Amino acid sequence: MARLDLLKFMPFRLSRLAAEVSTALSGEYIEQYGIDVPQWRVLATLGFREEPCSAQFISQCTRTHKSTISRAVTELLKHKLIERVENEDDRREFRLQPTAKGTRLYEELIPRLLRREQDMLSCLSAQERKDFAAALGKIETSLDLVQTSQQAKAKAAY
Amino acid sequence: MARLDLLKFMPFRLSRLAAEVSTALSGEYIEQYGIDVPQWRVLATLGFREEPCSAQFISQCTRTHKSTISRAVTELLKHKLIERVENEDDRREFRLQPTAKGTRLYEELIPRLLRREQDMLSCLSAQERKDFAAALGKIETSLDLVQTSQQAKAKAAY
DNA sequence: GCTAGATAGTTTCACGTGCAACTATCTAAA
DNA sequence: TTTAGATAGTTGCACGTGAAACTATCTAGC
Repeated sequence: MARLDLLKFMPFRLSRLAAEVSTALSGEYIEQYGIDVPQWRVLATLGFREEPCSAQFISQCTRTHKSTISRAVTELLKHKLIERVENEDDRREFRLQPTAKGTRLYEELIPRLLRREQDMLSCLSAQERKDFAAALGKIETSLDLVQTSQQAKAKAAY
Repeated sequence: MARLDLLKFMPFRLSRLAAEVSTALSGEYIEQYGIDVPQWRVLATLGFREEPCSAQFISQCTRTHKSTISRAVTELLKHKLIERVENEDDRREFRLQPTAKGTRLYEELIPRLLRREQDMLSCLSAQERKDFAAALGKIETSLDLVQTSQQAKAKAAY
C-alpha cells in the first residue's frame, strides 16, 4: 500500500513555508505601513519599473487576480501612494505611477524586506543559495510560471 | 537607491509557486473527490500514521489552524470518511481514524498525488532534487517550521 | 460607419479562513 | 474539595479573495 508522509510532500512543504514567510514579512513590516500584500505587489512593481504600468500589466506580472489588483489600486490611490493618469491611446486603461510619498515608502521598505530575505536564506551557503534559486527557477519555468515583461507586453498586445 | 525585483524576491516566488502547485493539485484530484485541502491534510495525517490521532495533533503537525481542522473533521465525518471515538482518558478530545471508505479514498489518491509531485520535480536531476529538498529542510529548520511527531507529542503532553 | 467580439477595470456575491469567545473537561494547588 | 488556570474542540464574526457579471472602450470585419 502506497503511503505519503505529508511532512515530506513538496506541495505541502511549499505551502507551509510560503505561508510562514508571508506572514512573517507582512506582519512585521508591511502591516506596519498599513499596506497589505496585494498593495505591496503593486507598489513593488511600480517602484521597480521606470515607466508607469497598467493594472492589467501588474496583474499579469505578479500573477494576482485583476479584482485583487483593482482593490489594491483603489486603496493606494486613497492613501495617495500612487496616482493614475488617463491613457490617451486607450481610454479603458490607466497609467499607474507612485507619488513622492509612495516612492518614499517604497524606499524605506525595500532594505527591510531585502534584509528579511537575507535572514531567511542565511542558513544556506552562497553556493546553496545559488543552487536553490536555480532549482526554483527551473520549476517555475517548467510550470510556465515565469512571466517576463516581454511576455506580458506581448500578451497585452496579444 | 535600493531596488527590488519582485520576480526575484524569494518570498514572492515561494508564494506564487505554492499557490500554483496547490491549485494544480486540488483542482485536478482533490476537488474530484469532493474534499478540499484541509480535509486532505486530515486524511493524509490519519492515513500515514498507524494509531488514531486527535484533532489537536493534526493541527500541530500540519500547522493548520484548529478551527480549520475542526471544520474539516466535521465534513469528513459527515461523508463517513473518518470516524471518531471518545478518549476515556481525556473526554475533551476524540481519537480520529479513517473509515474503510476513507482508507480506500486515501489509497486511490496517494499514487496520483505522488505522480504529480514527481512531474513537478521532473525538471530537476536526482542530485538537484536532493539538494533542493535539503535546502528547503534547512530553511524550514531555521524558521522552526518543522514539527516532528515527537515534538507534537511533547507539546501535547506539555 | 456598424456590429460583434475582445479587453481594462469595477463591483457583487459566495466562500474559506483566522481570530476570539465560548463550553466542557482536565490538572494542580490551596 | 474547591478553585484557578490550562487545554480540546466548536462556533460567530470579520475580512480577503476568486469567479462572474457588468460598464466602458477598443478592434476587426463587413
